[in-house]
Amino acid sequence: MDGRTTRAQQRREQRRNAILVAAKQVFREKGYHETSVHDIIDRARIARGTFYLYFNNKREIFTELLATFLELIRQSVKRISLDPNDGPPLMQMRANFRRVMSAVITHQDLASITLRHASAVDPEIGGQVRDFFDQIVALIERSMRIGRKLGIARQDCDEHIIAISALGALREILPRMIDAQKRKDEPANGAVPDILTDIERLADELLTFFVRGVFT
Amino acid sequence: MDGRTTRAQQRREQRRNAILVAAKQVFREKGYHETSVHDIIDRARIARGTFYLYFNNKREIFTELLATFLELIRQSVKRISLDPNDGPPLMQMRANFRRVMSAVITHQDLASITLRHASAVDPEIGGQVRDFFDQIVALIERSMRIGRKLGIARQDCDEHIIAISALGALREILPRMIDAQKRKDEPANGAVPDILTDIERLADELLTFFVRGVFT
Amino acid sequence: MDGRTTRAQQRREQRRNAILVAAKQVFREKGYHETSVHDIIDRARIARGTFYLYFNNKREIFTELLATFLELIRQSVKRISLDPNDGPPLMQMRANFRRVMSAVITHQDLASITLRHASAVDPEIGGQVRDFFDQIVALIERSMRIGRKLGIARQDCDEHIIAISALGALREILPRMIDAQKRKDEPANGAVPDILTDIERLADELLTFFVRGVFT
Amino acid sequence: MDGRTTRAQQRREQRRNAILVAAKQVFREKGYHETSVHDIIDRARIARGTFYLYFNNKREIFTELLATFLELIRQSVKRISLDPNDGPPLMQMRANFRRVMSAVITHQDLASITLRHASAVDPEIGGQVRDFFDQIVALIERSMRIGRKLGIARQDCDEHIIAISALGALREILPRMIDAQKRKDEPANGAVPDILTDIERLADELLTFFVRGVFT
DNA sequence: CATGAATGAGCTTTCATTCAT
DNA sequence: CATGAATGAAAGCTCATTCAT
Repeated sequence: MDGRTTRAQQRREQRRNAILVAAKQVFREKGYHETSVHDIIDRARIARGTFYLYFNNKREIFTELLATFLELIRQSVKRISLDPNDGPPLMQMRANFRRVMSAVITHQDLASITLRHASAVDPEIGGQVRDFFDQIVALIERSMRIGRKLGIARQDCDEHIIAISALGALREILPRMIDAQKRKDEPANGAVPDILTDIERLADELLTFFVRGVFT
Repeated sequence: MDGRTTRAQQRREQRRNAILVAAKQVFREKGYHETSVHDIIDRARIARGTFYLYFNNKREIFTELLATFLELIRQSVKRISLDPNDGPPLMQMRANFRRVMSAVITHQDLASITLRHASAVDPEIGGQVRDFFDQIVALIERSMRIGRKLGIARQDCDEHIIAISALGALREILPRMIDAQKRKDEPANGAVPDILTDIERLADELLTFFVRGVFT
Repeated sequence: MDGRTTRAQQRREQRRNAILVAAKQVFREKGYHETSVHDIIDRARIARGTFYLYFNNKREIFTELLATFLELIRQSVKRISLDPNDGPPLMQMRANFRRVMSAVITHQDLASITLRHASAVDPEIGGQVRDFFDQIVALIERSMRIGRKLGIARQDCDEHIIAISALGALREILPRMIDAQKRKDEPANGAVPDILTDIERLADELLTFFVRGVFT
Repeated sequence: MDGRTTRAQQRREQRRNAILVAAKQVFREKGYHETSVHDIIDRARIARGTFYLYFNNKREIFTELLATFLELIRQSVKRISLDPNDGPPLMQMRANFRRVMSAVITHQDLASITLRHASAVDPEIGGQVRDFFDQIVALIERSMRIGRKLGIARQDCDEHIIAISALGALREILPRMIDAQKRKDEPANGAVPDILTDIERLADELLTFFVRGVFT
């Protein structure tokens, strides 16, 4: 009895997952508004009613995907620690870049959905996304203040603006990484600037730019 | 006869403009998909049919607003010139920042629409926006190459990544400038980090960050 | 201008009415739940959207028809007056019967909808119908009390029960009148007890039964 | 072997009954259309599929409940007999009233379903209910004719109309009896006209009204 | 030119019923 | 026998677009 129940629950979980995967793909390709429930069930090869067995509506499945990705990013970004065991702050920052980039490459669909489509689903979701990135800004700001106290960072800079800029740089790079990765996987679409598929170099480049600017 | 035609055309132009203004406001407030043609004609105080006399469809009026803003930005961004009469390259860059920021503040609705909503209208418009920003990236990249040739910029940096980052920083700051400006105009919504409403300081801050990074 | 507007409003009114007529017929034939908006627009020969231009939903058009009929009945039923100019109470009662029956025959569709289908649309509408009939019961009860005071009616009767019974008798007869009338209009469905199509006789019969019972 | 079969059949019968009981309650509370199969299986604490093991569909379980009640009423109403052993006709009539009222009070759910909801399930069931009540009308009509032959009843009355009226009175009173009974069982809902819970008085009142009318 | 009533494709969602386990 | 996941027909409703006046 327990075995049967367990197996049933597993099947349920699998089904649910299959729908999530299908939705993830379609949302990525067409965006939220151009995607209809019809598209999702078509891809998932399930009946209309089955969809509503697992999700209350289209918005809900989208927010679930969104939440999944935001959580991934949340776990990728770690506060800069002053404990010497955690290595130098700049290396910690680099590791943050690296982890975020990894997460984005590993979860391209989710990342694409979040970075490209989520803000425009509706005002509420847009607000949630904004809040999330505001938290990231606050995190970077905090690191900047620490850096300043330690005498590492310039005393005359405005941490808020720099934090925003750093986030912006990342947000601009990430979708291009996804594109580059995709074009690499399916060639024939022209040359790919290969730095965009090389997380290590990218993280270095970004860190150097962040720290030293473009000046000689 | 000619005078009559001219006057008629002026009236036509005015009407058309009034609709554009109305649409601009509504799109900014609600985004593309949450805005219905009803919202637009309501604000413009015209009849349903009149709308379609001036625009073929909802998408078209949106793309026109989008195009207007992209053109504004295009004209704000000038190529870095090596002619000594045009001043030092860094000052030219600063002037570019300044002009873009000015355009955004002067045309908050258009800017908001472009920066926040345009990418998610549909895949095609999303592509157009991407293409536009890719051109900007190419422009910055070119400046970077010049800077490198002149020995101003680091030899070891990847111009593409830096160009993307610079654009990203700007794209992240601009919408926050709009918000700050709005909150300044309608206070009572809490304190506003006033640097976000001060174009001069912002341009300086951004330029310094861009050139020297955060390091001491 | 005014003429044009007026004509337009007239057309609007006509359209609205045409839809009401169509709905009235379909509701009568199939009842509320078996009737779909599709059925109504089919009969009215209008498009789906047009329906929603005039009514917010299916329920609303039903309640409007219901309200129309309840109002008709409300106006048919007059309080028993003691003013000698208004004639003897019993004749006033007979007139009430007559007017209600007339209204039902004149508005067979509305009557059918109300008497047969309204109670079961949903709990709320069911409650409204019940309230309406409770008011009628209260009205009859009041007449009974007057009759008792005047010494016309038995002292030992329970007005409430008698009022309910009188209403019930009427509610049972009215739908059969409609059926009879219909079968009379479209013969070939067998003989029709012709008393059910003769309002005068019916009112008399009912009044006599009400007043004297069946006893010799 | 036989014992096993019998026990199995008993279990089957019990299950079936439990479902009927559950359906009876829900149908009474929500009416036919507002009740979903989900509501029924929820109350019966069985699985979806189990329901269809015992009944072919939702309509069938409703019609079974309806038929049960109609049969109860059929058995409550006995033809007026002229055999002196069966007592005077009027007393037989009174007994009929009494038995019907008893059945209604004893089977409030079934009665409620039949009297309030059955007519509006669909045209066919509506027709069945009508046919049933037409049979009752015919029965009363017959009694009236007997009464007339015996010289008990007025010669000038129309039995059909009187039969309809008598039925109507009863149909109007019965649901109010159920309400009164319910409010009595769960007080706090305001005073209850207690005659509606007293079958004896009600039967008397109705009979007196029926026989002698309201006149002094 | 301007109007706004009319259109109908297409959306989301529900729910009675089936069927593999 | 019992289960409950799966089904898909069909419902109500919206809204961008058209067109007669």
